[in-house]
Amino acid sequence: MANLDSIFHGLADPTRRAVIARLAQGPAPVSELAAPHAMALPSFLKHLKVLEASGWVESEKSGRVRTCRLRPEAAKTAEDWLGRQRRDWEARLDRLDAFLTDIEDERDTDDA
Amino acid sequence: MANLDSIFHGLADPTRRAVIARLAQGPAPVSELAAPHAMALPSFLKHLKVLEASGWVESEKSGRVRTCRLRPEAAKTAEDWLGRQRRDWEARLDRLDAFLTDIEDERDTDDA
DNA sequence: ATCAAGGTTAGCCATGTGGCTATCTATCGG
DNA sequence: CCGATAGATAGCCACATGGCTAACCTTGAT
Repeated sequence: MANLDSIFHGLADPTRRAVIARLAQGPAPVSELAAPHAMALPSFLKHLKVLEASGWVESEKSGRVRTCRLRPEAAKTAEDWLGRQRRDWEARLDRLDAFLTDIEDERDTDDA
Repeated sequence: MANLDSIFHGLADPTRRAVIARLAQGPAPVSELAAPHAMALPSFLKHLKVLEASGWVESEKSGRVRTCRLRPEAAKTAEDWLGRQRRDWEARLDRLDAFLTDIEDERDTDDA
């Protein structure tokens, strides 16, 4: 696994997001993952290493083929963090709303 | 707004995530945002610019104070992408499950 | 035993990132 | 008007990132 820094860093590149999207459909060998990307293999392998280091991907080699698969825990970690912020944000809007309603109520009370 | 690259890049740093978490509680001026972070103001301002460029934060200056607020659309964009991958992933597991069940059924049929 | 396929490693290069200091501008309070 | 406050700009530096080529190592097929 890894920390939020590397998990989000993993997502901050279109090549790496494409790999994740591909692996969400199921495991694949390195060469198949690399095929759609117009870059030399070593360059692509760096991206793959970033994804492994950040916990997005795990792989094992059998024979000369390395098969990669997605680790959804990474996605969960990312979604959890985002969800937490969203909850805070919405709670704040609720409080703001309650506050504004209170003001309104007080004005009504004054009026009465 | 901005693209996924910059949105996720914005999240790939603890200082910037802390700013986002703080702003989820409500708007704040630059100096208040900077206070918890042990770094010089110009360094902090760079992070803030990254967040503005990526669409996470918007700000306006009145007098000598710049007030920053969160733009939740950025969070939505990020969550949407992650959610899409998760849906694909789960759909794939469902298909896999159905496939395995089919195998099982065929074996049962053979047995009968 | 060889050759091709599938990665892997090493090393180079340009650019980006994240930190700093020093300096500057613009506002607010008195 | 003067000093203090809030932030902005410029420029420097070290290291990370993302690309490349060239050479290498295993494994599989013939």
